[in-house]
Amino acid sequence: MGSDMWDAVTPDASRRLLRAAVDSFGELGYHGTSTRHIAAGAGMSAGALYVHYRTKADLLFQIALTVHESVLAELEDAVDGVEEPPARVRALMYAFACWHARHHRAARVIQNELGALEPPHAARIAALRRRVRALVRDEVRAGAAAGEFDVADVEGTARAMSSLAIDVCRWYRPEGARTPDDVGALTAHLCLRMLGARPS
Amino acid sequence: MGSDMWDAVTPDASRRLLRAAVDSFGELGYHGTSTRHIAAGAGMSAGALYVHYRTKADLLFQIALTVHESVLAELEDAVDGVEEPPARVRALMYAFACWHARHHRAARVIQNELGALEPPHAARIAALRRRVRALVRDEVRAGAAAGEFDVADVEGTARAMSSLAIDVCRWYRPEGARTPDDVGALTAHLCLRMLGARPS
DNA sequence: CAGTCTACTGAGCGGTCGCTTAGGATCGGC
DNA sequence: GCCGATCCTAAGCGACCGCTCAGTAGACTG
Repeated sequence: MGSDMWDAVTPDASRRLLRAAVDSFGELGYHGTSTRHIAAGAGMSAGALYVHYRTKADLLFQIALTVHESVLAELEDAVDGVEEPPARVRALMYAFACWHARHHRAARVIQNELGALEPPHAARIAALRRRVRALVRDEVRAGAAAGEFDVADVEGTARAMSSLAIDVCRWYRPEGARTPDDVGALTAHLCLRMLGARPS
Repeated sequence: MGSDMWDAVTPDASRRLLRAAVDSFGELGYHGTSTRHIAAGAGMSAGALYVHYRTKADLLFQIALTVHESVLAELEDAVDGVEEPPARVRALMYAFACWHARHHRAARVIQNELGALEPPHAARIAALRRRVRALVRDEVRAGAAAGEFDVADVEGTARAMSSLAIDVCRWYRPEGARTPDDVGALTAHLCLRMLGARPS
């Protein structure tokens, strides 16, 4: 239950620093967060951070890398073994939106602070993001080619679907009435309607 | 053509500072931007900023206020005089998404840096944002009540529609192939599909 | 028990931050 | 020609930034 994508990080101090950094970057932004604040959040003094991470920028990069790999793995897993295009789109968009609700803090960091990455880091992250977008676009294209969807603008519609799922992290609040499951199901339903899929 | 929402700001120096601040906040974030950088962007020395704005936070607030009032006015204007629910939704969502494409830099500032507003400022902005969300929700509700739309979850669907239009500012790039007009039209079309409106 | 290694603390370096202030340039009104 | 008002520059204040480093506590090795 309490498991999340940071569990695999060792040693313990590195993991606590990552979690503290995600919390602080999410609340105050990358530039608004001091390394002292992160270290304090992880229960250690300011200098100890540099035992585990070379720089503050490196810490942000590790977060971005882990988060993007996590979402990519989740999406690839979601469609695995599913056959029909509408079912694949439903599974994909459910997983996409649900992930962004469950991990809304981490997701917010990587959406808002992408610009804070240094160019070499940004390039690696951009490549991962292209793979995520391609996942969605390929599903739309395949379903349209199979005659299951009625889509005039594949590129634009796929972009809108990704946008809808990603933007969940901007407005989602866990104290609200909706569960991540609710959000995922509604998003998947709305995406199938966008695609003109036959009601199932 | 070159007209935008800052044209009405006087004197000239205040307007140049606002524009420079929007550019810089958009690129580097609020906390990543120094008052010296803003002042330099407006062609003056660091101290001159404080002749026109009390603090850096006040500058952000003026931006947020102007931007939110601009979008609210545009949306209210868009549906004015339009009668049928589907046509009203199309006009509303076209204007909403189109605005976020045309003013993507300013919109990005107010989406990403809302958390940097001080509590009294944040409260005033939050009230404006609620009015924008209500505009969309009311259109969905009215159309559903009139039997024009097929919506199981009014609140959630309206949220998704706002989300789709707002998120345009995150990914839109003017050097890309799509014009703000294209984006607005596609967004409106997809929203009508989400609502289960009869194809027109 | 001496020696070594790792994780950490606390002090502090150089630099930049938001903001203030003293004073200069330019103006219209008298 | 002098006045006050307005807008600005240059200098600088105290605070805080990312990051470094000498020193230490504790665990492991022989």
